[in-house]
Amino acid sequence: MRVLDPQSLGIQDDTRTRGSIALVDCVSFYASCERVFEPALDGRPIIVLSNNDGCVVAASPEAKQIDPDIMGKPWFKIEAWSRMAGVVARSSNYELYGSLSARVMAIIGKHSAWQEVYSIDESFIGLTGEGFELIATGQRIRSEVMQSTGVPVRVAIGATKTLAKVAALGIKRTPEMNGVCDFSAYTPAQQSRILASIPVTDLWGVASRTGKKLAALGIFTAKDLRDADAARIRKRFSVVLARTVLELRGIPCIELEMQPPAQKEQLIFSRSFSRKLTKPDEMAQVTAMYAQRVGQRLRKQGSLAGMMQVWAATGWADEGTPPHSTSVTVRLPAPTDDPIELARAAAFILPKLFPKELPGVRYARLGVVLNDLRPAASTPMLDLFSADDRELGATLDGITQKLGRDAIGVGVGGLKTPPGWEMKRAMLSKRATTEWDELCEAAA
DNA sequence: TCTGGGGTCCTAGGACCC
DNA sequence: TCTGGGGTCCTAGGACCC
Repeated sequence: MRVLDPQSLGIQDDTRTRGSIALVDCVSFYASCERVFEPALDGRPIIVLSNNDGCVVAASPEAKQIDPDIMGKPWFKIEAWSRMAGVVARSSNYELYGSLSARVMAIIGKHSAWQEVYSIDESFIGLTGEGFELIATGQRIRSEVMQSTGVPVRVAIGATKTLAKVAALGIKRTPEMNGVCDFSAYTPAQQSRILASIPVTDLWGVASRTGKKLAALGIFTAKDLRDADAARIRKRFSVVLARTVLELRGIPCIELEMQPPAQKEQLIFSRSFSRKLTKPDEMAQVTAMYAQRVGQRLRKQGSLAGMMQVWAATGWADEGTPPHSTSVTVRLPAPTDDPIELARAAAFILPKLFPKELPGVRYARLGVVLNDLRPAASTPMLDLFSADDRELGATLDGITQKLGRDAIGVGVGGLKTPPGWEMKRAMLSKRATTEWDELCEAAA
């Protein structure tokens, strides 16, 4: 995210910064998506589980009412009572969420010349107008998105992104707002009261670590932070937190990013294992498989990678032994998206990562990271020594797309997924928007 | 050959977000 | 307080250059 430096903030001559910023975010997005094609779920408590049906990553308001702390809880711990309480659980269905997100974002975008799609379920847009006009626009956006997609959204408005986020907190706390709130509509005294009621760690960009340090300085609420000395905050913390201070005062420091998220700057494929791994050959196979998967993502986005990193970590306090993690990064001989080159790099890293015979360390997770990415087209083929095998990646990707991920691969990465490794998605809904076979059937 | 100052590039790690 | 996977930005410090 590109950001303005507070020092350069003296004069606002960009008309955009004089308008308002609205944060449009979906209510319990994944849970709402599950409802879109299964109306019988309306009004019922729904939760959506992470990969491997591990823990709760989304919960409908009804589910949060039953257990306000349900987010993040491991499924195996809550399965029994969930079923008894009538909570409906679903495995995450990212194909469905991705396609619904695109529709929602397109509708939101029609209401403004400036839109930043911030995440799968959140978008910032620029709005002009004031007072009741803004509220009316917000309500119009809500009803249009609901009508064309079935997904409920909130519209939170403020002079800056940070204040729009504050308005979003207000909507969540106050049902009477009916899904729309404009922070600027309050008087200065009211604004101060509202900010004084918000713990500083509820703010966008302030988490528990920073919260503890702020508490030591006597800064506990959003109002305390707004009224703190920005220069001192910058010195003691960072430019990031100093920007938050100014944003709370209504001075925009965090730009609206209009460009659609271009290519990723970094790609990661990481997974926890279903059991702890201790043997070098197991680690070698995992590394090769993950390198292959991250390579597929690389080619899909049309990039070349300049660096590869492999890291591995134990659980946090794995049976008494302290948590341990290790990581090795190498620069690739030349930027590449070639599966053989990537497999070679992974194989090169491996002995450096585990120099000895994994002395009693029980690894729980491993990740392969590609860095220093650039568009494939911009890099001329200069490496005289590389064979003419540029088509290999495309060929492999074509085969895996038709026949499945395990159909073919390079080296040990080409082995079939061993039993017990497949991702668990026991409660998967239909991919109703992206697969012909899984279309919704409407009763006549 | 250890003595000043300044700059850039790279990497590791912290912190945060959804 | 540690529950899963995938990201971004910023800072400090080391290597290296003139």
